[in-house]
Amino acid sequence: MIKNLVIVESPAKAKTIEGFLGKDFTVTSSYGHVRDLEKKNNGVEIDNGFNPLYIIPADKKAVVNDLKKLAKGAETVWLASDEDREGEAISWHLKEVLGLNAERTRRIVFHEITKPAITAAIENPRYIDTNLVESQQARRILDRLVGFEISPVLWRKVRPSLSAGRVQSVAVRLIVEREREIDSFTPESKFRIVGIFNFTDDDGKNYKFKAELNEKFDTEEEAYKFLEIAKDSSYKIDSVEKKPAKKTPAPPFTTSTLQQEASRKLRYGVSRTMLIAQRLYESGKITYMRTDSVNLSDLALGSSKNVIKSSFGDKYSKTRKYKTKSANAQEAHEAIRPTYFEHETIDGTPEEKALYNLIWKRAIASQMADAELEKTTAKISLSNSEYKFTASGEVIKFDGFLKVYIESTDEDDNTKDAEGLLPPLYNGALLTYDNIAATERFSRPPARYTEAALVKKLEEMGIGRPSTYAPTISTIQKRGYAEKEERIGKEREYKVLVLSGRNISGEVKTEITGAEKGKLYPTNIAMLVNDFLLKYFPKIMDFQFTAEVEKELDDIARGERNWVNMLESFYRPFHSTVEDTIENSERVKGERILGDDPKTGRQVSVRMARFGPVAQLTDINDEEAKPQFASLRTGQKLELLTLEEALELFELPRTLGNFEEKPVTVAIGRFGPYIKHDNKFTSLKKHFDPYTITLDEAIVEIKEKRIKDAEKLIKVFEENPDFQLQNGRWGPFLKVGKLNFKLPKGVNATEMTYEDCLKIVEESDKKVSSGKTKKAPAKKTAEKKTTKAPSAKKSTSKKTASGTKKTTKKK
DNA sequence: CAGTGAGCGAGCTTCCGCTTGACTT
Repeated sequence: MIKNLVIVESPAKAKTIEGFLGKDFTVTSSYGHVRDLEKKNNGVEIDNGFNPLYIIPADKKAVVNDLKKLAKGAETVWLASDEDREGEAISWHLKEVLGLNAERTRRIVFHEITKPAITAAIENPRYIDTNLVESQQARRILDRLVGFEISPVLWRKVRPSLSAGRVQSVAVRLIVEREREIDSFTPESKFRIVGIFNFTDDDGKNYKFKAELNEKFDTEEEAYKFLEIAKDSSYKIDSVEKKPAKKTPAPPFTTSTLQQEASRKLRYGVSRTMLIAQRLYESGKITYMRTDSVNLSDLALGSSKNVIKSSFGDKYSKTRKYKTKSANAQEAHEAIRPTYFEHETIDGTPEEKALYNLIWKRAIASQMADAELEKTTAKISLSNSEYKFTASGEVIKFDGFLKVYIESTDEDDNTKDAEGLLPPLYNGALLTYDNIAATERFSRPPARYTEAALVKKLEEMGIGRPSTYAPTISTIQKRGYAEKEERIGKEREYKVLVLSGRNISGEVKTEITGAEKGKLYPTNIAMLVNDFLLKYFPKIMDFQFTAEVEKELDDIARGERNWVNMLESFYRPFHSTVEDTIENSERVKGERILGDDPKTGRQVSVRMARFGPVAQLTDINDEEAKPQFASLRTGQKLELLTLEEALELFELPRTLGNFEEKPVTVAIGRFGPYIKHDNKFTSLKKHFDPYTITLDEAIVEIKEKRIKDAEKLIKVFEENPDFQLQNGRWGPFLKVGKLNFKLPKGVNATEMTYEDCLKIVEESDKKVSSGKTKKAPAKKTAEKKTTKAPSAKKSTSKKTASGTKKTTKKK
């Protein structure tokens, strides 16, 4: 018989807490929420006071059954989910599902997983806060209604399977609007003047240092004119000013700042960061990783102080308490920190080590002293100009927290030079120039979002929660609204004028501009959906919408507002907008007519078709004539494509001629330009242009590919030519039709028999079918159908092996 | 994996926030 059953949300937390509590306590976990709205009828009886219809999701049934058993035999059940809206609701759902009565139930909360905090919580139990639960319920229902009423409108008016929601639609809006800012941006150039000066001190020692003019010039002529003046000028130090400055460490990590720094310093995407953090948490190395709090427990403050003092000395320690800035923070946990500050490094995979190291440094630095600097600014005057040069230098007098950690920023600032030490300049010192350069610099458009930068923006706006940042970013990519892409930049010329000695010389240099890596690009469908939603659902798309909802939810949580009332006043006008939109809005095509094809006179247009954006040639005079289509290439935008670009799309595929009595054609596919011959594909190497490659060149490529393919093939079995042993990227493997099979370790592929292969297929099939759950494959087939409707049909009827797999699993 | 771009109109898709595995390539 269990005396006390404590239920928390996470199993890792349960393990830790069990250690703090005595023998009389059994600690277990609910794995988050145990109930959710059913999907049927949106899970809400709207005309029955928004009565929610809750079910236990299939993947939670086992958990709930276990909890029921444990609870039945327990004297007292302690509901210890987080102290926020969601946590309160979890406790309430548990109470309902487990049939707990008030007498033997206690609700407790703690903000940190430390022994004193847990003991204090046990000593101060309270009741479930009904207002808070209702606030969560209102949040849940509102999100369901928004998502499940707008998404079907998109299916009808734009394309099936699309989605909309309070959080994701705003995230997409941010990406779309940023892209349009970039598209409409015209860079302006200015000439920046930087001089290298010579200074000789009293001992005759020579120094060179850099200084920048306090003026930039719009044109090359003006820059040249200035250099002419500079040539005949003498230079003198006008003033030297020294100012103390200090730098303060950043607070310890929250989910969002961890994601940002891991993105900048380690180049991890947000879901990768969270996956690694989860492993660190589960192995007890860090505190909880989904948090919006920057607070550290007293225990953490104490132990970090000890570590800092013993490693760096007393003067490096400074205890700091941080306050959360983000408006929406619920602060149910501590900041993300090492569980044991004494462990500067840990065992684990390289990425676990790297992320832990980042967390350790950031948390330690947050409890360290300010860095003290001295900034020096020297002004240099010209004898025959009003302009002045400025040189600045920075010296660290005391490094403080900089000893362990420097925060990065998103702006990769290459316009600013690293400020170092200046020579011992003094007022009135005379200088000569080594050279003075006028360099043309272009203004830059706003930067595209990285995943982490988008999370930061959403957090600032109070949209989304730590547990949903990474999933939201994945969702908008899965739905095809955004793509994380690497794009190569374009070359751009810029001018440099250099005054050296008595001579001014000019030069044209090139730089790469617009190169992007791992940034989020909106797709064409995202732009269409965004504009549609902005037009018909401006309220949902408003950046303030979530903030307003939050205010009302807070009122409900304080008992100052009725939750049904709140939903009524939101839903009624919202729902009539939905109906009105279904009734009155046009189907979204994104069609633009670009002009006429000069060769044939046919009309050139672009639009969104079923399989994506296309350009179209239409004979307007002949309705019978079939229009000709060409897909837009990656990166081309429906809303920006020009007539010339559209016409170029129709130049492919090109038929080059015949080889071995079969036509050779060139086109651009999903993986770039390719040659097609005899139903075989050969990717074009980079130095070939699909528009200019000749038949002879193509034939060479085809032959080369044949040799490579022959090397790839180890053996074809006579018994069944579908069975082939091939050399792949990861060594030999068995290919049967379209399916690939791994070979058992240590087998020599060349000696394998047909029977060996059959065995592999049979065994692997058995493994696959028995190991899988019922739901996963069903989901997979659905996905395949939507992305590739025509080919999927073909394969299900032909592929016997996979066909039987599917049917047996569905049962 | 790289042919489509539309028609007999089946049945499906979708939200946000809590939490972990169990999957494949």
